[in-house]
Amino acid sequence: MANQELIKIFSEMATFLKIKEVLFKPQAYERAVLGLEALNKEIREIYQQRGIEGLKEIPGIGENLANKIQEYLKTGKIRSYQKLKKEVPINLEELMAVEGIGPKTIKSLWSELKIKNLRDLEKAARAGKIRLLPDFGEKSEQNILIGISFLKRSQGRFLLSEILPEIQKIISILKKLKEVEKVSLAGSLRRGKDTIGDADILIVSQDPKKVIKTFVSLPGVAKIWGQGLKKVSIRTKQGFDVDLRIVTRQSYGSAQQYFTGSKEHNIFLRKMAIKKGLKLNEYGVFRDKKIMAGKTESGIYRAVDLAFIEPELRENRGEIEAARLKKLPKLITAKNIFGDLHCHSSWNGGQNTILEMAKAAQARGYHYIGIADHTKFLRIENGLDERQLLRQRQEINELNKGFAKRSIAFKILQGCEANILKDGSIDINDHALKNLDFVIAGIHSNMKMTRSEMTVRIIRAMKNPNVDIISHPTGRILKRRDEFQIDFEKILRVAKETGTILEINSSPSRLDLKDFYIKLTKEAGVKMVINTDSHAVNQLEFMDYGVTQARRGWAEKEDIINCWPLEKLSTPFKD
DNA sequence: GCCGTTTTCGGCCCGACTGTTTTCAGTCG
Repeated sequence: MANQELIKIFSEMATFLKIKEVLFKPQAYERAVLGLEALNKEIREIYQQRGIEGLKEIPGIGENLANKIQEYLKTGKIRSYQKLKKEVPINLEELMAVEGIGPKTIKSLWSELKIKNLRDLEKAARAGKIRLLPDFGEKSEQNILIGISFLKRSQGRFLLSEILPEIQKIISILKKLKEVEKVSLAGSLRRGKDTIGDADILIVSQDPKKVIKTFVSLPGVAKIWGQGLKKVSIRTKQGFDVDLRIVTRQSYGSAQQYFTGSKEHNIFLRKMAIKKGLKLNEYGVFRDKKIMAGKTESGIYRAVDLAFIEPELRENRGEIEAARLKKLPKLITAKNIFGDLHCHSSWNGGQNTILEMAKAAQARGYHYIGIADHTKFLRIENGLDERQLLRQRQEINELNKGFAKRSIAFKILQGCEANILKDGSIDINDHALKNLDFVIAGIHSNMKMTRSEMTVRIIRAMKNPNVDIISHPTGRILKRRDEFQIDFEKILRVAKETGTILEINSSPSRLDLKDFYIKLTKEAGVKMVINTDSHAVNQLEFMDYGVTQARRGWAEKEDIINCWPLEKLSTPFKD
């Protein structure tokens, strides 16, 4: 998608310009990136319909950048970007990914030690060369090594959100071929994992040659790893691999089951089959040589006396036992969601007004939206103070009156995303918090604390009678930052006591709580809420990622408060 | 390079934290 590619190019150009110490232009490129991220349309479409003028209406895009976008759409390249890359031959993507490293650090590492990529960086750090540079010391060298080790752990993995939309596009093209009878996702993508190694697609077709030919000649294909009649592997221009497998109609179900995994789930399942005198493989369930099942996935599970297990549960975390006992959860679905309780507006960091956000929520069929803007500690996001919250209340009251007048069954709730300060106190006074419909509190500073300090800090926040929800409770950023150390069991005990709700943040790079913690939370009887943390109307779509994560954590609609109707919603809120 | 109820030229989100230093630069949100 051109949007994503342009976002990447402009962000890199911003960094290149910072390295070159160009003033102000970097910020302009960064603002353009914000504008592109908030776009809910294909930029190619905007350009085709309205040309340069259409591009210039995007916030942050003026004459110059509009021309660059045009150049990219026409030629696939931007000359000034190529020129920057030539002048500064550094792998920015790799180096910027290391936490704590920014443009200035990259510049001095490059000029002093000729460091161009992650490998050079690691070598220099291990050799103790970095600590000798001016403005560096042992600690910064150590932090670089820690950052690299984190990156290595997430190496080669992509966010679900980076891959899923691209694969859905491929699938919709394949589906249109008359030679294609059936298409399915498989692998970790189908299980909805937060990060994905490579994508798997299954196809039933009587004419594989034609299907394969179409697949390998898609415009997004960068490289073909291998190509047979049953399997093709390619790498996309975005850098991830896709395996396409062609299977027969008779073994479609067993292939789906086999290739969806997880490996651990399948091993357990095969052992079960053996105990029943059956053999399970990618072609079907067999008793001796007789095929017992294979066409459908549910048939496979039935053949081994199990209820159908949803792909998101197949991680060998007790789902097979639950299926045997008919005690599988009735997983939440996107349709169960009635509203989104963590949305930002143009009152602070958001791109859209409260009304625009509310209308977008209505378009999704929601009954309510919670505006939860940042509060004053976060100056960068224009965090609101007590007085501004009051003024915002007035605006929300007016908007709600407007809906009531026009008999629109929809309500805007006023919340805030307050900050849990270092000592666990909240950056807004209790009186102002009381005036809100609900209060989210989250950690946005001092993330490097010991496990016990951090636990105490969050517990103190939960004990504040005005705090209803803890946002992104573990602070992880996928592929960038580990979760902070907390005693999660202890936090669950206090959450249960205080009736505090834990957030499942749907932002694709957070997905925090993660699946494992969601399951623990459910088992502890603590309620959750699935929020998008949207900073623009198009981000309301992130809800699907949060729901998938919740499903992976065995959540049912009773566990998630924004599956509840508005009338019931005030009950979980403390004041 | 963008943008305008402070401006078509002259401004450009800012405070906390970290690690290096003895007063500050770089990074992060």
